Amino acid sequence: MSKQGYHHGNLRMALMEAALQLIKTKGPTGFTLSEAAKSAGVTPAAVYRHFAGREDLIAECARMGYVMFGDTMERAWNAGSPSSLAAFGAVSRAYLTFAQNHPGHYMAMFESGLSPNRSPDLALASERAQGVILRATDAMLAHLPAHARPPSAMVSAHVAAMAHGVVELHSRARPGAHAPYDPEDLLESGIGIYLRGLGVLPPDRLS
Amino acid sequence: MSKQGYHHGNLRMALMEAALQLIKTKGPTGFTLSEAAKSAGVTPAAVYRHFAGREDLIAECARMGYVMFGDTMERAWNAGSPSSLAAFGAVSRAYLTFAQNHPGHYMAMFESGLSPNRSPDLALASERAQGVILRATDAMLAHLPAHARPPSAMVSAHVAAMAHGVVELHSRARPGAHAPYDPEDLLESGIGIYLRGLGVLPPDRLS
DNA sequence: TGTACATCAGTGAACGCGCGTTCACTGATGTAC
DNA sequence: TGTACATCAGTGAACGCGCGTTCACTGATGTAC
Repeated sequence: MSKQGYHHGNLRMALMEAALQLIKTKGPTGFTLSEAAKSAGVTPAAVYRHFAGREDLIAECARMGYVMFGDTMERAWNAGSPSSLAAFGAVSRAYLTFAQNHPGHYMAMFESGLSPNRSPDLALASERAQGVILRATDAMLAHLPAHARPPSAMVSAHVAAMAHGVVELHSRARPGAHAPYDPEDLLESGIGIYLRGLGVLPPDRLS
Repeated sequence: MSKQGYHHGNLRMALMEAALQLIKTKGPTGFTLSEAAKSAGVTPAAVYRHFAGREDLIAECARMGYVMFGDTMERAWNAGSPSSLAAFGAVSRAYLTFAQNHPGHYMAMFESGLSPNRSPDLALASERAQGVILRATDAMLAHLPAHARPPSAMVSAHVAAMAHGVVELHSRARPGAHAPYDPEDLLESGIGIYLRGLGVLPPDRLS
């Protein structure tokens, strides 16, 4: 990848990829703009042609992440087929898979400390991703009789919290951390028990 | 607090308090050793009398945090009285309360990116805190018939994941983030539904 | 196809700054008598 | 109570370094003719 190859547009992506790699290995605040530039084979000054600064670079990674995250879960949801329950399970699995496949994006989104309201674009992408989970939850809950149906937003928040918790506590390469649980199994069983509590799954069957 | 006041021991704590404040406002990797020193009213060089470096300072904050965290939950557990179920609920509430009352410690523990296995002391404190949750879970599950009783470690991991997720997604001051849910209510209702799924709470009652 | 030119992405030198870390030192504290 | 002394916590100057940001520049790219 020669330097002149960056002419006309591809440096932007190259810088984001460099940043994502650095976020993954050193954390969202653990690297400098100069490091990202060097890692992309370019002078620090070149970064300013594409981003306002280090934070802006990370925010763009986060925005891109939210878009991909939303897409991934939307695809998993698959318009609620074959059943809203099965589709909901697919969404929750897609959540974890995304965090594992795109740790740089995930960390930029949830561990960088920057607010989704930083820019309208970022807020929009974030809300859209949240919206996918919310819709999947809503469709699943529609089966319940109205008097036993908790607010979708609350259930959606519960599920996102458990998924996020599993990612943070059991899906990171932290050497020798906590319990030796497989994150997929942990999330699947946790959501299963929770859904039984909602009355969406029969109480007798152990997942 | 005059400079000579630090002679003989209190600088160590003053530096940790400065670090905790900086972690709270700028994140575990968002400040420098010099900043912490200055914030404690002392020369950067003085830090080396008490800590090996910046990471060591943060690790000590984390260790102290785990000890306090364990103590807090142990107290909430209160040897399982008045009932193991009520005590379990108290532990889960104590989890969230701790994260809110001691954000610097909590972030040093869970968001600094350093492994609990960094030092034996840190690992011990971490395991002990985990142990409190595990024991509370175990006691609560003892009521269930053996054939319907999932492993305590798994349930404990589910509960910790949801608690951690609620802290990260709903208990931070991120301006205008996600849903307008009260973190306490969210965790209480989430755990409630989960416990109903376990069969520990009756299925008919909505918490 | 070839040439002349406009564009603008990336360069590289420069700047002032704060960083982590070292070191010989100093002066407040605690203690022996 | 007072004095002489040992200890050692914190100082401040020094170092080399990489940072973010600016700026005039250059040379590859794309296009008009």
